Amino acid sequence: MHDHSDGQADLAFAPHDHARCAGDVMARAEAQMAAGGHRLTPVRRRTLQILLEAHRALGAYDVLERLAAEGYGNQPPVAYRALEFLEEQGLAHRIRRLNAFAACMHPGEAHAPAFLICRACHAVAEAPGRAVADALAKAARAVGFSVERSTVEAMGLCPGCAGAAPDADGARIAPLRGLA
Amino acid sequence: MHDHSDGQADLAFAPHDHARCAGDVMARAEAQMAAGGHRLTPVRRRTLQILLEAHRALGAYDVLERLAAEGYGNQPPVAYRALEFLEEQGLAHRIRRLNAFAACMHPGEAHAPAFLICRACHAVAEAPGRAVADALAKAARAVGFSVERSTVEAMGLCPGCAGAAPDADGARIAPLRGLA
DNA sequence: TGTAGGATGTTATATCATAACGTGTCAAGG
DNA sequence: CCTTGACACGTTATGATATAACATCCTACA
Repeated sequence: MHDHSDGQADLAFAPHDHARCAGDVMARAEAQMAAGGHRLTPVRRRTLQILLEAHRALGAYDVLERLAAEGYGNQPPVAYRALEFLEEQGLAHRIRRLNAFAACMHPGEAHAPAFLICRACHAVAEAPGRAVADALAKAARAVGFSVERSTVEAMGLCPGCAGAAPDADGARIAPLRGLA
Repeated sequence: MHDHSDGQADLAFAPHDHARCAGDVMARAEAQMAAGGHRLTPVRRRTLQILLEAHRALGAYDVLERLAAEGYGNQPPVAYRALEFLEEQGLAHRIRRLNAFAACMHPGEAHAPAFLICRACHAVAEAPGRAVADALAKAARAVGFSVERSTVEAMGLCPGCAGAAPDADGARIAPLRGLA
């Protein structure tokens, strides 16, 4: 359980050019750091790259394992600190349902993302969540609550798995890919 | 940290009659069990009561402690199983941000609740989340994803704390209560 | 009464996360 | 230069959350 290493769960349901999107994100991250007076240190940079390369949600210990294999520290705080930093900077997101982290695919653009998690193939997609965030803010305002940060995560079936697996729970090992 | 036992965090920001709302919920829970062919066994019933009495989010180990003190099993699975059952039946909700559980205040009514969590006093309120769920479903549908369950949680300041604590992070020990 | 399913209880362990402290690095100010 | 302060990194140790696996018991019902 809590298996973050099975399957090739993609961050987007549609196929696309990994190298390019990762490159874009890294470039924006570098720029954002320079602008904000923060430091994208080796560990932090590598952590972000790891998330981008995996291109799916990774547990902190998965990240740690990769960092350790490359000579960085091999104790949990190393990974947690880097991930926490990236999250604060809006360069990564925490997927609470999975106890995992994923690179943000749209850094810089202010956004309150909604995550779509496929229960069959474990893919995680970052959906535009502004409408959701707006609705949430409105509902909160109605009771006098002011929202600062929000977590929106949906469990369900991605387009690829919906066709083949109407099962009760994640029996598929499954392809993925299929949405246009 | 992970402190679920400090403060008097209420499930609703407005004051109300605990005993009555808890009674209502228990009654509806009983009815729902009878109707659905499920069993509200002693452990399950007591677990629900514990959540209702606490009237705030409790960690599984908090629940376990109370169960154990009353002669039920004192090992984690006892609490987790009861909580899992209650959640499946829509009688309780899991608050992922807090690694905690709270009794559902509106069992029976189909609802995809949104939770409002005050970072100052740790109160948790269950807000009507249909609009939010609708927006989420729509955003998901746009990419071919079908939502089965969703988690919507907002971090922020409740009305009571908003007035007194514009601080960066939960410095307050604070009253609560205040919204009309 | 016997048996099948499900609920409970237990042991043991897995998994996720952070507190606390020491060391190194680097840049600003003396 | 060289000190000092901030911050990142690394480590040890522990805490907190959660589940696997199996034994026991109860209950409904054939």
